[in-house]
Amino acid sequence: MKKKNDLIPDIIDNLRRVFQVVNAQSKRAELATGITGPQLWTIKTIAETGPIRISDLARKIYLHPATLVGIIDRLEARGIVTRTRSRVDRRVVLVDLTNAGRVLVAKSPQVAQGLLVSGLETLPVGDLETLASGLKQLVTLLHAQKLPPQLILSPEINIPRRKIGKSSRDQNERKEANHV
Amino acid sequence: MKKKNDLIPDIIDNLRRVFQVVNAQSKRAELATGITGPQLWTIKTIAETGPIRISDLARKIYLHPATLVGIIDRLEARGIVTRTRSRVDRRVVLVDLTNAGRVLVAKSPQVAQGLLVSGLETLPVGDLETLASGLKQLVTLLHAQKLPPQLILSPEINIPRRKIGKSSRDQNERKEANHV
DNA sequence: TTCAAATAAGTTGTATACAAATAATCCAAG
DNA sequence: CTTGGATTATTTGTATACAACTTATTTGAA
Repeated sequence: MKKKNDLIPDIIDNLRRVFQVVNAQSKRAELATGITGPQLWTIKTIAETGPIRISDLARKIYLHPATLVGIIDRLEARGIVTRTRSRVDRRVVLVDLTNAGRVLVAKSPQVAQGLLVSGLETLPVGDLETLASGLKQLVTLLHAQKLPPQLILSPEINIPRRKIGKSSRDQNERKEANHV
Repeated sequence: MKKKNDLIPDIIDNLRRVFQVVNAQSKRAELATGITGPQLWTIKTIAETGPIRISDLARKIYLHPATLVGIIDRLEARGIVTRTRSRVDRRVVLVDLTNAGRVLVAKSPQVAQGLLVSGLETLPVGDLETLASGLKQLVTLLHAQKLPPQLILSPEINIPRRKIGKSSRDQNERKEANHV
């Protein structure tokens, strides 16, 4: 039987490969449909929940509000969603689908994941159960852990965190990035 | 027992959640370390393979050469890697680690995945085996499927794609893009 | 030999993705 | 009623990520 120290690197590497392949597939689907994966997820969620606040939507799809604003901008520019400023609380913006958006969502379910779905469909039920079970545990475990561990790599590489701030803009902002 | 049609959406949604959470975690780790996930993966791969061509490196880490150029630019600017134009074939650029880069890689293994690793470590071996097995099947299946299915969503949304490239390579060269 | 096709790296444009800061608004304490 | 803190969306800045294109170079075929 393998030990933990053998299994964990395997899991991470395979997760990374899945990320890359699924991302690649998603881009291809985008070329074919004109709709990106995040955009599709967004409009499907709006379709489920009627008019919804930006912040609630962001929470639902695990995206940063700043990211969602850009996605909504593009969907709105294409006439797929609308923004409405709430009259009850004027800080709030409600997004909803246009008719065109509803048509789009109705047509899209079978397209959502393309290669991933069609690939999964070829697997026997037993394998799917194994995968579903493993992923569920992974998600549970990821969401259970709230605080990121302190990860100090090396002081000379570390970028000093803002602090004083005050005026001054930019500086070594060190933003971040992505991926596994 | 659940049927396929119930399991597949579960798998996809959970995969998407894992993507989001791991990406977010990776961003946080960058704030703490100054090194992004893709950058770390890149320098670790360079560390394994000595001087390596941009194109070979891109293939190894499943990234588009255009993406890798940007990553190498930033690593070079920080004195972590060097670029050398090959004298045998002047089209080729070889990247390698600087001493600072080697020090960085030596210090980094335990930091690689942060939350994901520490979370996985809390799982019992049996769960890890379930997860590892499921992911392995998923990767095998994703790589087995070479050609993307034709995904046509709706003509009025479709963005006209650049004519067909006639012959030309690509095909399995195809690198690509983004998110679930 | 010559030149067109192929190859390698880099450039440009678009779309995520998120932290930090900002603007507008709401709300509660005094 | 006023003011300061909190909340909501947005803006700004950095870093992926990839398709399509461009430039420089190599190679192969006529």
